[in-house]
Amino acid sequence: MNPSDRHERGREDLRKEILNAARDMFATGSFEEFSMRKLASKIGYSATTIYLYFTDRRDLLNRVCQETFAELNHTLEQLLATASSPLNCIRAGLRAYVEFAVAHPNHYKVVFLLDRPNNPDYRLDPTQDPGSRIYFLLRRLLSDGIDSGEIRPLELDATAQSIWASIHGLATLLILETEFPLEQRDRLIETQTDLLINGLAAQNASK
Amino acid sequence: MNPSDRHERGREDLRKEILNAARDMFATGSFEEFSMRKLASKIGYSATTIYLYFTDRRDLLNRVCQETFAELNHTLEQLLATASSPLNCIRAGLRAYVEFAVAHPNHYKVVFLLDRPNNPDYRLDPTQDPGSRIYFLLRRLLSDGIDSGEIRPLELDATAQSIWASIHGLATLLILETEFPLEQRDRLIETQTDLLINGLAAQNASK
Amino acid sequence: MNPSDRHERGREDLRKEILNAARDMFATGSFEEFSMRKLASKIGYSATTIYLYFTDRRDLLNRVCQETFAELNHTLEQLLATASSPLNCIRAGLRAYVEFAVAHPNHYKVVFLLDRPNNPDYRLDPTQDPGSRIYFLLRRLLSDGIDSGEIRPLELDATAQSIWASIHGLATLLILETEFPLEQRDRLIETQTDLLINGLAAQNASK
Amino acid sequence: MNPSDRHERGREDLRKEILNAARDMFATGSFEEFSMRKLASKIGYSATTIYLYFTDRRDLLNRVCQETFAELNHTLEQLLATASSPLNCIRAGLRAYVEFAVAHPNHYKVVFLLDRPNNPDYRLDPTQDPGSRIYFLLRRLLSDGIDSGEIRPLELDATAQSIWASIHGLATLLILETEFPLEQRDRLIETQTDLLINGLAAQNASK
DNA sequence: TATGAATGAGCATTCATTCAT
DNA sequence: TATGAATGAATGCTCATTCAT
Repeated sequence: MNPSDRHERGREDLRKEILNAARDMFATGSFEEFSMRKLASKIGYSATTIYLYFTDRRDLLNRVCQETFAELNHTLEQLLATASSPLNCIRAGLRAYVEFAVAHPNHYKVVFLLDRPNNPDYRLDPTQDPGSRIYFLLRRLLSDGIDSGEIRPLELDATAQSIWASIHGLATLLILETEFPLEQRDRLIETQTDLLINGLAAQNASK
Repeated sequence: MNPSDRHERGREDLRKEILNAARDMFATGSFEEFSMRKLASKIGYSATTIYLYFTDRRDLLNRVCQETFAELNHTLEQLLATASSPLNCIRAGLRAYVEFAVAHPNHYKVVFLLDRPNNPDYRLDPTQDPGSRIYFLLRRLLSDGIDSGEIRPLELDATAQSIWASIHGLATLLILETEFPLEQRDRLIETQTDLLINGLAAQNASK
Repeated sequence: MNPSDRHERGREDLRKEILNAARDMFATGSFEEFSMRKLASKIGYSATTIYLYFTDRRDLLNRVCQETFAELNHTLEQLLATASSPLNCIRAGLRAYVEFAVAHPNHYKVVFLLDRPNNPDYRLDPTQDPGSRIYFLLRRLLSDGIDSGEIRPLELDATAQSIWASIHGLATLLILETEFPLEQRDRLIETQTDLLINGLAAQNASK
Repeated sequence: MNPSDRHERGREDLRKEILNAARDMFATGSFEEFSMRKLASKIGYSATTIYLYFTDRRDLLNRVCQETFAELNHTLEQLLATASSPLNCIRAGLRAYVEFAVAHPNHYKVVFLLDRPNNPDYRLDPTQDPGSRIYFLLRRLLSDGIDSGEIRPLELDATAQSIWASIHGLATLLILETEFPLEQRDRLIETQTDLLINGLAAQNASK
């Protein structure tokens, strides 16, 4: 009953705990199910306590997204470093992307499946937006691939978005769809990247 | 003023009226704006009456979605009947699917993006499940296409799922993401289907 | 526990009960202490129930005032009928006014002691405002009295307001001040009206 | 940053600082806007600290009022000292009283209009009670005036209370009633005091 | 068949206050 | 002396739902 007995942690720890719990709530329930009260009771504190760490619901939500974005961005940056050829880099990147999503489903859901447009609570620094980041990354790789002849000449913007949309669909499905008899995840990822790469690839002549 | 005067219809009629009104609310407003009370007042009946026809809110929502997705299924069936080639049929089907999702974003959300895994009680009739339907449809078309040589030999299950995942990703993005400077929807759909079709297509010989 | 067992009353009855309870709450506590929840629990109903009878807090508050105003106005109308001379009428009116206030302290407090200006919830039809009513009544009586020579020539507006203010002060004190050793109420009313009448009266005789 | 660095003052000093800040908040904002937290942050101390100097919110409010009303008492004492005649002194005192009320509406409300009867625990020190003070003051002046022949023979207690009631009514009205087209405040005060003084005055001359 | 009456749980947020340190 | 951490209770209001009729 005594709070200091229950939680002998530093201020930053509790802040983190709140953020994590909030993201989990988001990801496991739907957006509408999130509430300050449920969050509070989930971490075993009173609702009031949350307001000691975040100014209000909107602030908390923003922090959750920011944190999540940062982590996702970090992963995306690393993709770029490991490139051999543009097409190989895309292939590797798509796989890494899905694997991140599957490994961090709650992060992914918060960022991409949360009805952000309708909720003005979610308005973040656009330079942080992972949607934009991966889009520009893909766009650059496509451009390189077209230049090198690996990739057939395609409209950059729409194609980059299409690729992203496709891989996002796979990520979403692997995260949300637990009942439908999905193929082994790995095999599905393989098939999907093959399909996309093949769709991009220049028709190889005499072959 | 007398309800029996107002509505001298059979049981099935009122049920339909409720469903139609609910679909309207769903189609016009946002998902969050839907409420049993508003629905009731919209059709001029008491809130209680709705519970005579549907066990609860979720049940009603499911019926609404089922009804609406039946339209999609119907459209897809027709495509199948009128298709010239498997590949063309797939192309037309993908477009129809995305257009359906964009036209009925609330339905699409309820079926694919809202707490599916958590509430197994509230699953749609599996034979009606739009995910399953399009999967089996795709699978058949792929099989046909491979047989006819239009499509390169691919593993049927994983490929059908990949295609679906891709198009689902596009649908999701078009529904949720309103801020990112998306290409014109049409053009994006075009690009996406091209990409996928191209990925499926047999490498064309001597070309 | 069963609502229909607890309260077998008609719809209008409960409405009245709510109004009465609300006025009592207002009058006994301060304005800030009023709450929909407290009101609800006071009458033994859930908070939600109140919203079946009034659209919201503001509506309820307005009805309380309206009702109270009406009763006070009714009393004031009657004063006018019983006049002999303007000065006598004023005297009788002042007494009637205080007596109404003392007899209906809660009504009086709601109307005059409730911080209305700061609360936009209290904005009523001005023709109903008893402050205006008694003011115009007084003004007319003063005018008559000055014409007849009973009352010394005084500025009508300011004097009417002064009289009202004075008697309002007495009413307020008799209602609120229960500890201070107040003279017998009757005697105080007598003194007060004497004082005011004397202040109004023309300096008599040869002067 | 270190509190002891910030405020190296004695206990009495901080107490004063709190009172001053509270009086400021009270004087500038509305009564409803006052809160312990806001007060604390205004003076740069934690909310907890206030409770080292005042038992609770009501205690603090009482002290603020007491302090402020002491000003009124002081003003009234001075009038008494410099008065030319009892009647003049009463006139000046009435004006001073109303002007004080209008200048400190929140204080006046707390002392005279807020749940006095219900909370006997929270009464002001009776020897400080402004109601009592002005009553006894008035009583003495009346007595003097009657002795000197300026004021007609009147029952002291009831008359003192009547005068007070009248002026209290004006004060209350000026504080609460902001909508009704009140005469210019000054003029109304003038009229009111005239009326009362006239009511007190001995019937003059040959009569 | 349909309803009117009613409810409990829920929402974000603010408040005065307490307690161990 | 002063604080940081925490809380319980409260606010107006809406929701899905129930129940007796």
